[in-house]
Amino acid sequence: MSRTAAVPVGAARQGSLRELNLALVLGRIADADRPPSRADLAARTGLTRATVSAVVEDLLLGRLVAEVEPAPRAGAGRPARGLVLAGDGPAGLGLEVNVDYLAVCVVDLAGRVRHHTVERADLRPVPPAEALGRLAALAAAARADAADQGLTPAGAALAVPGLVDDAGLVRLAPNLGWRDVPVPALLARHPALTEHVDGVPPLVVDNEANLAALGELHAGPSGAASFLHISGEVGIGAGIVLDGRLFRGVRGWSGEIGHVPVRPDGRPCRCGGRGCLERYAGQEAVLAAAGLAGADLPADTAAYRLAELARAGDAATLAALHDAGTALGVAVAGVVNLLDLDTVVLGGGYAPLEPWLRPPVLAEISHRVLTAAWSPVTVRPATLGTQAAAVGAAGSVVRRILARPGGWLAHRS
Amino acid sequence: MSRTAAVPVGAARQGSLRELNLALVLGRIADADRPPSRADLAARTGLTRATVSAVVEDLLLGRLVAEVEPAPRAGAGRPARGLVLAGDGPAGLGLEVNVDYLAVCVVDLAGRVRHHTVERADLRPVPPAEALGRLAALAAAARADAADQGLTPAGAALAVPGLVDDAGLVRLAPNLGWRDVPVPALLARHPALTEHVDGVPPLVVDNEANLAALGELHAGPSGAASFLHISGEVGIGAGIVLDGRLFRGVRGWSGEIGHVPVRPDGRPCRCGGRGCLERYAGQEAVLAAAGLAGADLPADTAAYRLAELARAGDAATLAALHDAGTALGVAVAGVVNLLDLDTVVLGGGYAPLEPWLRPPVLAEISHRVLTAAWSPVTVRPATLGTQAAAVGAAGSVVRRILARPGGWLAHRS
DNA sequence: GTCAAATAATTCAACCACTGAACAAATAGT
DNA sequence: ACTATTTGTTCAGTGGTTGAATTATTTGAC
Repeated sequence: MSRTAAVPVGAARQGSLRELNLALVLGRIADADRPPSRADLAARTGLTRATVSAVVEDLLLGRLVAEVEPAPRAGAGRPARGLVLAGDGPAGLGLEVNVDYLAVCVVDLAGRVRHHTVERADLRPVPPAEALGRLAALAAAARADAADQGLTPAGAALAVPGLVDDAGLVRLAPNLGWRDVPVPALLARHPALTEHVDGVPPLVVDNEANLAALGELHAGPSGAASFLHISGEVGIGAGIVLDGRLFRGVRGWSGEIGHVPVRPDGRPCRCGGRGCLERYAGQEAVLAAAGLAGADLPADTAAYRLAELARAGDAATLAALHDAGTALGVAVAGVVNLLDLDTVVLGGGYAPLEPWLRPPVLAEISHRVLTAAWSPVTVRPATLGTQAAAVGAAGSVVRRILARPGGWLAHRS
Repeated sequence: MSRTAAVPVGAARQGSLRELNLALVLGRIADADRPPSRADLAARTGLTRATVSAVVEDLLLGRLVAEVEPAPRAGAGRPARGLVLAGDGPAGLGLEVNVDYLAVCVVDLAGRVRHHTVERADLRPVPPAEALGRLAALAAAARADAADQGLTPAGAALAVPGLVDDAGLVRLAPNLGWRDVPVPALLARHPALTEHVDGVPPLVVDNEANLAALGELHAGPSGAASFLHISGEVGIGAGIVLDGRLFRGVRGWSGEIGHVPVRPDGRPCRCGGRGCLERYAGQEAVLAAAGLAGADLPADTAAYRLAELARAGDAATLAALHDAGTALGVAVAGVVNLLDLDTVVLGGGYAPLEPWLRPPVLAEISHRVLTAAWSPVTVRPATLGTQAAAVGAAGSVVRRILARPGGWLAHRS
């Protein structure tokens, strides 16, 4: 988990200045919609052209950026040399363990997915050590593929559908049946996940919903940098992104929206409370209400089955989705009132169901959110599919390098 | 509203280095439990003693810190000269308009309240311009008093029980009867609130609950730097403090916990929704349930009256408080599940009622919060009294100077 | 009473990184 | 070919940190 602020609150030594400016320039290159020239960067950052040149020199040497052919420009003057994020520099390795699949992917600095593997398997009966072993094998293959493409894997992040510790201990992953699983220790034997690069931890473990939100952050339309991302799976998790940064809570356990009460005296929940959202908008509840209780569908196809039925006009399914959307809307309205967010993303299993969920969610928001009159809340489906968490995990590694390029550069000198 | 991050994401020029270290050293002086020496600061910040000396020199010249007699120390060696925040430097002016009082206070760099005035008056029938005029008169007196004590008022913050714009426009303050009141424009004629100091805006307007949370942040026990502060007044507002920083939401309208649904099909609320927390734990609801519906008590004495009755064992009051606490607990459980906070502070009118509210709130939390088993949630009363918002407002000005001393120093050179 | 040990704070040359201005490079238009 | 224009680099100047040496001020031992 990223405990580091954008700027460490330590001593500002001389080198900090360069480190700050490396991150600044690199960030502008990443954000730009077309390859900027050094002069563009100088104008946009406020640095002098001389400084930008020196900084870019470092970035080029460290293979973080590359020069491209200048975009033909009207008017006189020496043609600019465009700068882009390197396609052959460091890359992030993203891993995911979920109820019925393992996934691994590699994302480069520019956010492109350069490798992607999914292995379907019911992992509930598999012991954690074995599941992680299989994952490590996939990771080794992914590293090799990345290396073939000229990329240097610089760190990995693992998404787990459960509560994760600072140290990577999985305290509880109910749907997977895991409890107190020391993931880093179990993966320590696998070299694919322990190679260390300065400035980037070899492996971080985090909640699936958190990483899916991060995936959405840099896959989704840029601009909306504050949103609530809801992953509707067997359980319901949420990732909260504020100003382009994931909010993790005091211990990293934020986002348990599935247990927000929506009917305080309602159905009992396995968490011990009553009337939790999960009991009204979780997969089991929706399937039961739609009359598919015994179907025992794999978790990630259930949503598509529901969407099919809804498209066909099945009354029970439509009613079930309406009720789930209303429950979701009640919880979301509370969140929006509390946090003042302007965008809600329906992700995971909710994404294909968005056409039927959005109207009741919006209805609840518009009734219940005090400030909805001044500025409306957008509800939209996630742009990434089921692999949002793995891609988000890989992206989190990449983001870390972009945010603090100093470590990577020091490592390569 | 503080839009600026701790470190602006602009170009890191040469001067930025000094600015960063000024803030770093000043922060350590502020946090220390006893006056640190330059050598202590060097050890704690990682800077060299030479740099610390130079930085401290600047701070002394700018009247931000002062030297004090060394604390007698065992062992040999030249005695250290202790450094403390100056008691005669800049100060923050805190203002509050509420339903039945106006308040003004002055807080110095060390957080001490150096001036404090409250003017009781029912402000609902008073036009905003007149209310603000009276406030400005109090502010002028406070400035004069501060100047007599050697302080330089360096900026002001105003707390309002309502939704405030980035520009200081009060969009809606329902209990005060304000709507679209352009506070800065109305106060522009009053010199006490428009004198400008570099790096500190002359007047910021913010929500009362937000500023009360900030007040609690630096009055409360240090260490708990992430908490939810709930101001139970006529309405119910919350301030969310994360890692020592107030979280304001996308538009600065976070904290509307009063309209979080706790009984989705319950009592209609004036916000247009149903079953909002305010209808179950707001002052009116509690007074009605306790049988004091018509009493028409001033808002800030209602809580004390209820506490009296509860202490005397009045059955209706005890039941009313239990029910309010349960509703509050439902809402708070949702918030804690979502944000993973470990501390909840009962402030405003809830503070004196804490003995009766805490048990039901804790009961709901322990039932409903998934992670409560691993790490308990603390529920405690606010340490600041009814003046939390005014003190917090003044404190926010001071914090801004401490966080970016560069502006103040430039202004004084 | 004097001297050694210890700790605090300052001084100073060296160095790092940014600035501003001058200059070299490369193109379009006339 | 020549000028205008824009890009990118070079270089002396400067602000700020570093590290080591120096000065300052105390305690404790002989």
